[in-house]
Amino acid sequence: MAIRATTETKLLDAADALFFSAGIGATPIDAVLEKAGVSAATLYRGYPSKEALVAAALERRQLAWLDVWDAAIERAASPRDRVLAVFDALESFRLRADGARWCAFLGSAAEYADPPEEIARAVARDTAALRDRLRDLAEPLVGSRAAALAEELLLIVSGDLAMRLRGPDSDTTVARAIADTILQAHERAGTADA
Amino acid sequence: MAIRATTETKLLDAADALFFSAGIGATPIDAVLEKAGVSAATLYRGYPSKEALVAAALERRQLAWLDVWDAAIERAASPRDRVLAVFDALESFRLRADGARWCAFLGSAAEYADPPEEIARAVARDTAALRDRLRDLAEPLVGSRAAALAEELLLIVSGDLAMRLRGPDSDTTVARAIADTILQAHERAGTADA
DNA sequence: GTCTATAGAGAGATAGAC
DNA sequence: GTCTATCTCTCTATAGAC
Repeated sequence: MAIRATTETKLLDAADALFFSAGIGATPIDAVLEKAGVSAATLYRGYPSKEALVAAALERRQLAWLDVWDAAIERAASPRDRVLAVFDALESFRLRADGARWCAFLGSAAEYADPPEEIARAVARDTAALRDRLRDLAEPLVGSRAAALAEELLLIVSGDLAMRLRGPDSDTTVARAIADTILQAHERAGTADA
Repeated sequence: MAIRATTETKLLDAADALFFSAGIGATPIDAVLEKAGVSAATLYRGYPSKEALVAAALERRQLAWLDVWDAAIERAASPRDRVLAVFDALESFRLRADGARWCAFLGSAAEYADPPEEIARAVARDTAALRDRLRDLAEPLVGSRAAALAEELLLIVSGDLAMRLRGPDSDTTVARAIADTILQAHERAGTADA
């Protein structure tokens, strides 16, 4: 990577702020360069293409998201709250200064009918992380039903994110209510199994 | 509208197929023209801009969606199944030849940080139709809880659609399972109220 | 009512100087 | 390691002929 670390940070900051709020296709690379205060030649020394910059911004963003999620999990008192912590994390992450308009990962997936390899990988990683972590968090609570519960929670999380496209005044209240209900149902059913 | 009806149909067919699968930004107007077998001058005689064509395609698509949904509701035997019919309709609509990659309305909302008036209206209409109809369908089943249930179902529907971005092998099974559970919960709670 | 041809703007990426 | 300047391509929309 023939590019200075401080320059790279400036590029990724600008890329993150513009691509995931205004949209990738809607953001010319020039806008990123101007916001970062970096020239085109420098960008293309570090990244082979616009898509590579998008992928790098997605990777950095996922690390940040997992940190926020981890912190929310640590604040949770019970196994049940640890499962629901994903909604606290969603709320925190949305309120950050660099919060995307809805979801950087789903948004990137939506922009490409046939996504560039690197971007497809970043989105797949996000999905896998959500799925796997939700399953691990659910396991102490509902045992063998953890995978099924995780799949349902993944859909609810994605639904909460998608709802941000339908109106600006959406928080996690509705998603949390649904999650609460299905959690109860799985807990009950798990007890019945045993 | 100084444009022939058959020509307009060809334009809207092409617009629908390309915009809502490949993406609006990713589809040059030339691609629509070529697929429709229509020239640029003709398009711009009927529509003032690309966005106007998008909006017209969205409007036509919503009528088609509501027809499919209506048919699914009519096939349903019980008030409960009438609520759940939205998932049958989602499945039918997805399997149509001109099915979008995920959702034409959410996809259009996602592509614009600040959407053109006409497109914002079309998306808002889709959201309102979903919300209002779900509430009306829920009312016979859960009475005063209908609005709350409808809001939850709207999130689940949106989540089902968003999940199509995370992987190609998604059907409505998970969404239906969640809906089934929250429906039961609201029915029980409604009985407890009375 | 529809076409061909093109204007004019803006995009992504590169060459060569410092 | 970064910059200025620019090349080349593609896009939306329009002018004028038939």
